[in-house]
Amino acid sequence: MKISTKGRYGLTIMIELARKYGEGPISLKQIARDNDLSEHYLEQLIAPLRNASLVKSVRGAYGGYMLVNEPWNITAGDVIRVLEGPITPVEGIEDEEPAKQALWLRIRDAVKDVLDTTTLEDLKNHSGDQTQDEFMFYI
Amino acid sequence: MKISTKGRYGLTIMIELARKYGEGPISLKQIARDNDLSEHYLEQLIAPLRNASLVKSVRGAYGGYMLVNEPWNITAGDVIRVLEGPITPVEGIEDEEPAKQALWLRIRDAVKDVLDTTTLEDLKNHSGDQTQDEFMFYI
DNA sequence: TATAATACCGTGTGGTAAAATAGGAAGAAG
DNA sequence: CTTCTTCCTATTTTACCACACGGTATTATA
Repeated sequence: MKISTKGRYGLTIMIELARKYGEGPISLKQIARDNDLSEHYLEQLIAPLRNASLVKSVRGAYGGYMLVNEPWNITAGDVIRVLEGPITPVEGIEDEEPAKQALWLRIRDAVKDVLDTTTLEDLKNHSGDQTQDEFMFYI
Repeated sequence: MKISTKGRYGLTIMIELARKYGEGPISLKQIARDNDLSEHYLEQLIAPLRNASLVKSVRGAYGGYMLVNEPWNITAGDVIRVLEGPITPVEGIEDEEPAKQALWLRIRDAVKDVLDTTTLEDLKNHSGDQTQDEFMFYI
C-alpha cells in the first residue's frame, strides 16, 4: 500500500515546474540538484510525463522542461496515474467477491478523491500552517 | 499503491472465520480449498495473525483456527496492519516537505477511515446489493 | 565553426520483496 | 499407531525498484 519513488519524485518534478511556471524551460539537472536526486533517474520518470503530455521539453543548451497546462489545472492524480498506473488498492478488483469488492472500491474512491482534488497550485507553496505534532505520523 | 495478496488472502481467511464464528475450529485446508488458494501459503499468513492474537489455534486432528474476538469487534484495518504493516502511502512521511506531507497524511487518513470502520461482520455476508456497472472498475 | 549544455534512448545491475513451494516436526483424535 | 492438522524453517521463482552507464541528437552561445 505504498506509492513508490516514481510517483513521489515525479510529483517533486511537477511541483518544481509549477513553482517556475512561466519562467521558460527548467533543466532536470537543476531539479535534481535542488532536491538531491539522481538526474539519470529523473530522466526516466519524466519520459512518461512527456508522453502523457503533462510536460513539454526544449532540447539543447539552456533547454529543459515546462508544464503544458497551468498548475491549477493539473492534479496530483494526473501525475500519480502516469507513473504508478491506475489508482486501485488491488489488481483485478472485478474478480473479487462482493464484500471485498465493495471495500476496495471505497478505498479507491477515498484515495481518488484526495488525489484528484489536489492541484499542483495547491502543492507548489504550502505554508505548512497546520501545527503537526510528532504523533500524527504514527498509527 | 497496492495491497498485496498477503493482506487480501489474510482478509479472506478472517472473513471465512467470521462466517463460521462459534462453530469451533476451522482448518486452513478447508479455507484454502473453498477459496482456491495454497494452503502452505495461507499458513505463513495466519502465523502473524496468531501472534497478534487475532486468531487462536487448535492443533491436531479436527483442529483449526478461530477468531479470538467477535466479528463486529475486528476491523479490516486490524488485519491489514498485521500483514502489510502501518497504513501509509509513503515511508518516512515526516521527512517530506510540508506540501507533500499534507497530501500523504490526507490519503493515509482517508484509507484509515475506510479500513477502521469496516468490521468482519460487515464483510462476512455482503449481499452485493449495489448494482455494479462495469465502468465502475475503471479510472 | 567549435564547444558546452541539455534532452533523448537503451541496456545493465544489485537489491529487495512478493508469492509461493518443499519438507518435515510436533501435537491431538480416532 | 495412523491420520489429521498445526507449526517451523528453508529454498525457489519472479518481478519490480532504484538507480548507473554510455552513448546520440539537438540547440545556444562564444
